Amino acid sequence: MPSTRQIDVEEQVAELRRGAVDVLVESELRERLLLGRPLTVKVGFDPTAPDLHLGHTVLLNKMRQFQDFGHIVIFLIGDFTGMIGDPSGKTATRPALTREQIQANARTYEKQVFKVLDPEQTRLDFNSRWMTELGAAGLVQLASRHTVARMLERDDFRKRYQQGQPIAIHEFLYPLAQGYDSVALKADAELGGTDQKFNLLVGRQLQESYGQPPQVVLTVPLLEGLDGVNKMSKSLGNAIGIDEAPGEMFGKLMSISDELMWRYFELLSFRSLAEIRDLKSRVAGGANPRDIKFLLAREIVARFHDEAAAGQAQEDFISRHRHGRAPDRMPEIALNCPDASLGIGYVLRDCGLVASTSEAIRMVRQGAVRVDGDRISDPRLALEADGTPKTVQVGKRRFARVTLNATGKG
RNA sequence: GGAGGGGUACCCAAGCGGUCAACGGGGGCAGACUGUAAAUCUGCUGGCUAAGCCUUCGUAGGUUCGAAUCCUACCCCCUCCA
Repeated sequence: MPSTRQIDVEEQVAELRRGAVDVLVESELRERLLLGRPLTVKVGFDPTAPDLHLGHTVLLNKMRQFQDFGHIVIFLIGDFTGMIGDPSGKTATRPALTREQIQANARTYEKQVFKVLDPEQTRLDFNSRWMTELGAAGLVQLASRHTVARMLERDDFRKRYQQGQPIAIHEFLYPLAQGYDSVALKADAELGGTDQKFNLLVGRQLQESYGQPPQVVLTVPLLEGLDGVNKMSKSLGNAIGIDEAPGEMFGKLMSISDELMWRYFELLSFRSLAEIRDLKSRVAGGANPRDIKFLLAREIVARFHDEAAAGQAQEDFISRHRHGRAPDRMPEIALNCPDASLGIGYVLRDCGLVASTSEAIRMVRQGAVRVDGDRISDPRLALEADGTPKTVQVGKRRFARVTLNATGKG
């Protein structure tokens, strides 16, 4: 008869496997779980970019899952490895951040990350703690435990080597240092994106070399951005930041394609796979995909804000789009103008709806500008400074409520 | 140490004395269409109280009536040989 603990373990394995790309090695994961103690789960983060978006939360969700099963997650800030920069072929060593900068970034992480993680079961750590102690001699020691041939197994190293592209020596230190982190922490498992697979495996190898049982490696997929093609990334402009306003977040989620919606359900939603299957069959049966997308957007916004904000965001969205109306809440702006009226170009620019008067004029010419719901076509139009609020709109999304006050000339 | 290639707008990439605010592509924005989308088609994509003017082609000078295009110096990136 299986003990209750064994049943427990099977459940855990099934849940932890969900959404993962690789679990190396699953049988080892099972064995560790059978030990019945909380596992030490290590996840590394870059010290320079504490600006998280939904793509990062795929990993955070997985971390949270471990926590829900009672395991300890080490949120490791790679302040030492950050100096190297994960090799991409174009990296040079990066200047070390100051202690203050690192602390500030760590605080930003904490603020964002605990929307998903359980602070009680999260340990924040920095790998400079042991890496600086290692010293030059220790580094040589460390480097002696790995071979060039194995380094060249890494995809980008191999390609660059074959193509005669330069590979700087220090780039080899990144996987080594990251792997040594696992040794220092005696990690039971390390999680990361699929792009981290090689580095995570180096950790296994190094741990064995240092006489430790090798960590279980679990990788999660990289989330596609709003374009559905590239990975989500702030610099590509296809990301949803986790501290974005509810309305922004909701709107962006609603703008993804129907196909991408299912990917987001899979990786971001906490709904069960069975529920998601059911939603799919409803769409196949003729349900409006938009309504299903509402469920997704609502769940995500509620996670990073709250249920009320999510509901409000949805209502705003519906009233704005379905009824073609302006949202209930929009920026209220008062402008002072010396004359009795102000040209539309200046109004748009001063409201921040466009970046320049030139752009404002372009927008008007393209028929993108409405004042109190009426489309205007003359870039020379001036609005009366009559002290009454007017709703100004550029395109479908940019709104402002503007009041023009004539200040006179004294 | 030697040889060569290159730095152009958000990105890639043409241009190589005027017709260049700078071809083309990507991205972005807008319009049409829609389900809010996606796909598609079309347009826009330096700034300016604008039929004109002002700043942009690594940086600083120079030649010229006129330069992104020619010259000089400097900075930076890349490749090959050693």
